[in-house]
Order: sequence, then structure tokens, then C-alpha cells
Amino acid sequence: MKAEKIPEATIIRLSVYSRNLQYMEEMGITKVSSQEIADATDGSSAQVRKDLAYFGEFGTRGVGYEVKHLNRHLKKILGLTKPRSVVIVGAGRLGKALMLYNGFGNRGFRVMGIFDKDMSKVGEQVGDLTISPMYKLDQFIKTHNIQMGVVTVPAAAAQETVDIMTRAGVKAILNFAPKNLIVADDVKLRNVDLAVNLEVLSFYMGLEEREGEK
Amino acid sequence: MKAEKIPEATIIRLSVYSRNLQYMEEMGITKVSSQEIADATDGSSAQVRKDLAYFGEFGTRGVGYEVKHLNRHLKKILGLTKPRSVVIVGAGRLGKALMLYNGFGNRGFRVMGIFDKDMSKVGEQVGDLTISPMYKLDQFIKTHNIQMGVVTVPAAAAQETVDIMTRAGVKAILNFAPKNLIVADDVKLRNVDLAVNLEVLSFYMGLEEREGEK
DNA sequence: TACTCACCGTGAATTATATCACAAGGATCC
DNA sequence: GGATCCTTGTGATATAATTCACGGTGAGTA
Repeated sequence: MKAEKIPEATIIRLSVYSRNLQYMEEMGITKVSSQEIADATDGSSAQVRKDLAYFGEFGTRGVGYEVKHLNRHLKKILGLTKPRSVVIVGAGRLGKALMLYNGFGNRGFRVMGIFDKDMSKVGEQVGDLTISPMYKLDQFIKTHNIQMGVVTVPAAAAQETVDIMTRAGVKAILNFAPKNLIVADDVKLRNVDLAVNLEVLSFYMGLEEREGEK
Repeated sequence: MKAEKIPEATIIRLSVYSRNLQYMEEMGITKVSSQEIADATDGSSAQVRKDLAYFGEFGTRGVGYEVKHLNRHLKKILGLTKPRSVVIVGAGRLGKALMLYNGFGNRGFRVMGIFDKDMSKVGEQVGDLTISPMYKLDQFIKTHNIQMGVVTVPAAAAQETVDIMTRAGVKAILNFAPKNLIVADDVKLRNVDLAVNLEVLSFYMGLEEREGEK
């Protein structure tokens, strides 16, 4: 593996490649070309090869890639071979939905706990977990060695939530609250902003509408 | 407004600026500098000014921007002044959670209907809407002039869902299914991939872990 | 073994995006 | 009304990401 800096866009694509290779594997496809991966993921074959080149050589010239082999490598690169423990904080509808989302489990993420400040929610069963009170979060992260946190609390409570998480040792946070959060340099933060996504779509719709007026 | 192509990253940031201006407005702040906007959104002041420059001049040299005025313009640019009608297809937990998510409503998006293939869900009440059967989707989009669709069905059903939507006239789609979808050129598609987000975090955690081994 | 084919891997060229740095210009003060 | 201050708006510069294009190489064939 080269020591150069890898674009985040590349990492996102690797994850998408891996998901598609997974599908191919399940369909019994054993070999695939960069062009075929590109077709399945709306990219270019050169892009696929460049992305992979950051991490080594996985293909055979003249032939292509062995699906299983490549997928195994991608999962390794993405850190999906070791189980990743996750807590969800905020047991609103979104938190519960994520808790029960299959997409996490079958990619190696284990949701170990779900927490909420609201004592009236505490004790409620969600799937095979029980909603725990916030004051237990710190201890839970430490004893279960939780690495990742998902934040689905309201914007106003988001910063204090990530503060608790990071002080307890969480190293990566996926934030759904519409708030710009501050974390230490060694903590990786990603924001999923649902309204922003709709607004970007709205912007492009506006462009089309203006086109139509000509 | 200049006719040049605007980076999508700029649009995303404009949406974030607008959200923060909204907060400022609610807090009674009346003027703001590009530096202050940058601080609130983890960016640089030059970036803020460049982003705004694509659309015109909104500030006063030596002073800064008038919060209300700038936010009004940003909302206009993002197409949030005219109400945007949305349908959600897939009344699973995620679909219901999004249906009830306040973040959409207070940014001008109106969720007008929620649909599901599963007849056992049809008739169920979600907030102030009732889950409708899929076969009514096409007609609903046409009669209510729906512009945007949110897809929260399983991956296997996602393509047929967007086909129905786009044939009925939907012009923008927010897709949560982990599937690469194909749409006509005049339809704008955005994917929100929950597992991909966790996998990107997992990748960066892996990097840190490897650092630690040295 | 020599020949051909197919497709990968990658340096070079291009395009896109972000940062820098400063001139321009409105507000304020004397 | 002129001088000073401050922050915008923007051309020039630097950085980053993507695409191009082709050389290199293993596999298959006869």
C-alpha cells in the first residue's frame, strides 16, 4: 500500500464496489472486469482501477478480477473484517429505525446499545435491545469497548452527546443531527444531513424549472 | 447569476449556511461576516465568499452580510421559497421516521403521501397521513403534482419504484436503498447510503489502528 | 514456444476545486 | 469632505481529483 493520501471519494466508492461485489458473489459470478464494476456503480473503468491502485494490485491483466478475492480485500481495507461495535444515542423514530436496519448487521456492524435521555422511553424494547438511560452511556462504552457512535438526538443535544461519547473513548461518530459538531482531531466525524440532501435536489429542480422558462 | 457550472459541494455548503443563518435569525443576530459563517460551518471565509459569488453580491464591504437578507437569498437559490411536494415510498421504519421528521417540514418540504406494497401496512396511520397501496402511487403523483420522491423500499424493489415515480412525473429522488439506480437524464437522483457512511468511518478507524501499531 | 488477445496498472494531461492575497468600496469618525 | 478602517469580491495561484492513453503482462491457442 502506498503512503499517499487517499481521497475520501475513493473510500466511498470502494464501499460501493464492495457492496456490488457482494451481490455478484451471491449470484455466483466469479470474475469481473473493471468495466463491469464501473457499469454496476455508475463510474468509469479507469476510476475503478485508480481507486484500487491506492491499495495494491488485485487483478490479472487480460482477465480481470476474481470477485471473491477482490471483495475480501476491499472488506479488509474498509476494516470490516474485525467486528465493529456501535451504540445509538437518541431513541426517537430515526434511532430505532437505524437500530433495526439490516444493512448494518450484514456488513459487520454490531449495534450493542441504544440510549435516550427521556426516562419515559427507558426500558422500552427495540428489537433485542432495551433502551438505556443516558447516564449509563459512559460506562457502557468503556466496558463494552464501543468504537462507533450514531447520533440521532435533536440538534440542541448533539454536542453534549458527542462529548460524552468521545470522552468515553468512541473513535468515530455518524451524526444525523442538523448541527456542526466539534470533536477532537483523533475522532472521525461524518454528518448525514437529511434536509440538506433534499435541498440539493431542490436546487437542481430549480435550475430545470428556469431552463423551462426560456 | 453567472452561467458557469456550480460545484455540488458549493450547493451542499449553501444549504448548511442557510441552516445556520436560520439559527442566527432565531437568536436575533442581524449581521454576520463571512468569517463568522465559516466558523459556524467548519469552513474558510474565502470559501464562503466564493460560494456566494456564484450567485451574486450579497454583502457590504467593510460590514458583512445582513442575516435575514442573505438567508432569504439562499433559500431562493435553493428553491425553498416555493413549496416542494414529496412522497415517501416504503413505509418501513425508516420511511415512517422520515415521514415524521420535522427537519423537512420546517425547510419547506411537504410530505403529501406515504406508500407501501405490503397490503397489511395499508390503512395504517402515520402522523396525519394514512399508508396507501402502491397501485395508487402513479395517480397520486399526477393529481397532486408531486415533484420529489423518497425511496425507502428494500434494494430489490428500488428500481421498479423509481420507474413508477419518474414515469408519473417526479423530477428528483432521494434514495435510501443500497442500490445503484438508473433514471432519465432530466431526473435528479441522490443516494444516502447508511452502511457506506459507517464503512467510511470504519476505514479511517482502521488507519488510526495501524498508526497505533507502529 | 511464439503469437494474439484482453485488460490491468500507471504516468501524463486535463479538469475541477479550494486557497491566497489584494484591490475595491462602503461606513464611520473627526 | 477627507482619511481610516474593515470586510467583501475576485483574479491569480496552488492543490486535488479525474480522465486519458498506452505500455506491460498474464492467459489462451496452435
